[in-house]
Amino acid sequence: MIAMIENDDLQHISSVLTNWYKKNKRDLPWRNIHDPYRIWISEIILQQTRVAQGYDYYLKFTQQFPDVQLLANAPEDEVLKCWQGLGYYSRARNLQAAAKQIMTQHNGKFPSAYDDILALKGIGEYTAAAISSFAFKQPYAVVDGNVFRFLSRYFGIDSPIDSGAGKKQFTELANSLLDKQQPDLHNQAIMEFGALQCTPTNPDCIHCPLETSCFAKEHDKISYLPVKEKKTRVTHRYFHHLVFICGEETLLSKRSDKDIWQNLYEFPLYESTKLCSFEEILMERNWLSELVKLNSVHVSYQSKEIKHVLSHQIIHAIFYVINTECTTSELSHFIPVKIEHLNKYPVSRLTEKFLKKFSENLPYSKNKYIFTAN
DNA sequence: ATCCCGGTCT
DNA sequence: AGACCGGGAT
Repeated sequence: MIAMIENDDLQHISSVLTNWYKKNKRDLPWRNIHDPYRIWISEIILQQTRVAQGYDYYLKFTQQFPDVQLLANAPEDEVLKCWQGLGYYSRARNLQAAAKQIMTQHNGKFPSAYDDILALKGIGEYTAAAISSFAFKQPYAVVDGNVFRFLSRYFGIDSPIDSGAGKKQFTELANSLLDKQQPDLHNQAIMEFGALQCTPTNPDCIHCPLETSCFAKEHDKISYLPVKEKKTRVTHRYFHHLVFICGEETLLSKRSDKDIWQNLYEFPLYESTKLCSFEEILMERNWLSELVKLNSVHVSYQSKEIKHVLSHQIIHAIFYVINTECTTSELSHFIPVKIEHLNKYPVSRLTEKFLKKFSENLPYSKNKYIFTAN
């Protein structure tokens, strides 16, 4: 049925979208620029992220890392710190890996060929099409969540957008709709239309310039389209963090591969399949019991359970603040950190949340001012 | 409290 | 196919 759409109709739709865009577009700092580096940064930030959430990060990131070389040569901790709170931290790690790729494979100049762009780490089909069209005016149609939604509703396509066949079908349709004379304008327009007009819930059909020819509107399928088939199942995890206070210092560890928050820092963690008391943790961590025997260790603060919800995991966390007189060398597999330098280390929203609560609960300590993650 | 939203990598 | 994150809407 898609094959039966006339070329004239497709051209008409594209021109309606671009006209709508010219009247309704938001003024954003990554619009009307041609520096591929900045366009790239904006597209990575906007992956899985709303404009409102990514806006300040774009400004901060491009200010701190103004070009490919400075990004490539920066310490990873600084890049992650700049990304702190934005989520999906592999985006920041891949951003830097790609910057190094550009330095070694392209002499530091952002590549312009679609295949070279696609080969960069963290850049998939969507982002390659976005950069190719925005920075180099090449005719590649973007297919992001906004485009899936608009196309599925307008043309009444119920192929699941998270299946291989569905992706292929939508990509072909998006490319047949693409205005190849002005692919940048067309791509911006169709995405902005999905973001502002054809929204996930309560789309503004009353003011929609395509209302009278929209399949979903006519057949009352707006809430049904687009179709997704995958269900995410949620696992529960129980984190017990030990916040050692040894004079001016505390201890951190760096999270490693194959788990959430890779390469971010955290307070030493005991994870188990249920929530534990401090005594239960002692039974599972001999080195800690030894410490208790040797020193006057006491728990000066215990957070309430903090529930941290991700789409695929629910983390139940308790933080134990442990004052100890031990020297940090007794806990040498952790990283000793001056409390006043804690804010240099990239941490998850969960750790940020704890630090905020903890500093608020300190009645008059000067720690109130230095126990922050920002 | 319970839903929904979204690109890339492995 | 499943993992990766945080925030917004209802």
